Amino acid sequence: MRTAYAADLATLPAGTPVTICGWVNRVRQHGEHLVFVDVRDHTGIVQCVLGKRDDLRPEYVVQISGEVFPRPEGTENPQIPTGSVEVRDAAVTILSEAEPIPFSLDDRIEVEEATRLRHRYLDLRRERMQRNLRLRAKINSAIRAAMEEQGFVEVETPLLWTPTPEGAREFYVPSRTQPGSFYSLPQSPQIAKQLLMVAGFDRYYQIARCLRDEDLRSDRQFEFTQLDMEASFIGQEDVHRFISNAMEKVVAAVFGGRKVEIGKITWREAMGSYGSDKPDRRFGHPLIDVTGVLAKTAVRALSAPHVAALVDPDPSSLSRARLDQLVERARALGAKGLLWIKVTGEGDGYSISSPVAKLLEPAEVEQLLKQTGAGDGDVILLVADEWERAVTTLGQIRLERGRHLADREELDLLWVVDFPLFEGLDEQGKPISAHHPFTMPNEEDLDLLETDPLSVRSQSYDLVLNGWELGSGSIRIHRADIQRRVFSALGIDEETADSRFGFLLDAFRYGAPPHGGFAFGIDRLAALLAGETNIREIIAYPKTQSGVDLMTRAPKRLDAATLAPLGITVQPARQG
RNA sequence: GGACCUGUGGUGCAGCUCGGAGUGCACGCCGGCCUGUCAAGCCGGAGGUCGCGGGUUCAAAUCCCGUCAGGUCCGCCA
Repeated sequence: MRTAYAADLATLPAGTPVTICGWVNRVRQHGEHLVFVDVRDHTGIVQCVLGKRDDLRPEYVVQISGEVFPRPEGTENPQIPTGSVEVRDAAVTILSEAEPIPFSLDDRIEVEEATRLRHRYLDLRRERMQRNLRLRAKINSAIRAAMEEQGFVEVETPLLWTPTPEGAREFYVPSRTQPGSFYSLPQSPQIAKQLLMVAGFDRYYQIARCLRDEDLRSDRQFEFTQLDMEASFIGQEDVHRFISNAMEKVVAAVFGGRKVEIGKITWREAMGSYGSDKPDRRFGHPLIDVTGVLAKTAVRALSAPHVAALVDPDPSSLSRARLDQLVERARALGAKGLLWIKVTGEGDGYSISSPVAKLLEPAEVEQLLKQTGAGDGDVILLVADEWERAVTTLGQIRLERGRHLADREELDLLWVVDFPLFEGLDEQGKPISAHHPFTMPNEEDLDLLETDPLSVRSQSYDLVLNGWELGSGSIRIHRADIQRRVFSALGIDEETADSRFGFLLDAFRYGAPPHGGFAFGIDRLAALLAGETNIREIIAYPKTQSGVDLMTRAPKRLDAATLAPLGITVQPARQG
């Protein structure tokens, strides 16, 4: 049926007979005797020349037979890879006709996303989507190769799993054989993979679908895909090595030999320098701790436990009105406010303007300039508050002020390590797990579990790429006594722990190896490597922000007769 | 649960501030012309519930209220 793909034709000798199959991309009709038909397959577009023919329309599926020849001198098209050749004396067989399509498939024409999603099968014909999904397939393949090479074995785990009430909201699936009972779809294969370690698989991986019933965002869908891995008898460094190797293979597959280096900073450094646990370092301008400089300041707004400073990344855009907006923005982000200091001139000749200029001692200003390195034309932004609030507020402002300056080609990969084990307290005053309750505390901090839980560091780590959290992992608790102490710190009593995770705790009684692992989001990775800012662009059939599939119109109502065997009745109010 | 942006022939947009006949542009579609084009060109034509509902007004795409849909973000995402 087919002897070549469009992209192959440029390399064939003149006169080679070929048969290609694909879609009519465009028809250029020059009267009775000359018609150009551009035929598209997934490899590209090739021009076919034929005589009288007026029944070909865009998106018809055709089979074309003819001979490949270089184009006549002066008619080459340097804009397409096959622009030096054409198929002559082409005989066309229409395999399938097509109605006019609802939107242009030309990548240069922006089409509203809802329209694209309604006819996703057409949208996926576009070169951009073909490129993106094929890139994603390459990433999957590189990941598999890297994991296999490192001795990992792929094991599938259930989609119909058991509810685990900790963590993200879950999807539930009604059971027909046990009416009134429900499975849950896994937020991640976390517990299943830990059990594989107990089972002695030593090194497990899976490209796993995970499901979380949380609100959707540009970087979040209900269902997403992770490289999920776990290994026994290893430490944090080993996990980092496994993942670095995989990442190197991925980047090599996508960009050729490009070098991958993954930096490493502690959570505390990330928060202190970037006000975020997923810093985007590409445009510099870290936050600077100037608490010491202002310890005795007369400026009351600056007397706080912590003062964070930022030299604005783009000061020429800071009009007076814009500065006022920044103050408002800081308040909206939860800080009490923001102070700015504008610097003019260098050396001894500098002067400053600021709402608090008169209250600042010259020595304080000098120290501020010295520590921040600010000079002529710079604007220093200051947020004073509790440490975490000060740095996260200014960190968010840093992003908003500087993100547009980041190099889009750069890949800034970063391990963030030494996360706290708990992140704050819930309404009952109990600590909340920062990662999940099976995360191993830092050995040095074990004794703080009972006395000062919030300062316990954990053996967990995130991988960050250009300010996006790609994934996270940890060394797990494999000892029952430590697990009991962590549950106790979390306020989970033995009975509750048993009813929720009994099967895991049981398993750990029969010889659990030390183990740990990692999982990273392939959707986000693929989007970043494809240069997309939205993961829907690398997913074949994504859902809208309200969780609807515009093509199938799912989710749909089911009638009472369908639901009855499941033991489910739907409230009438919810049916309207 | 909340904030903001968007909704106008099949597609993309302008028109909306400051109300006056569905007005305009580009693409696509249909017909005609055209022997080297390539986002072909030229001529002609068809195609509209201005998201939906209500209000104000002599008069609403335009102003007001509500609502629906799509997006971005906050909350949420162990």
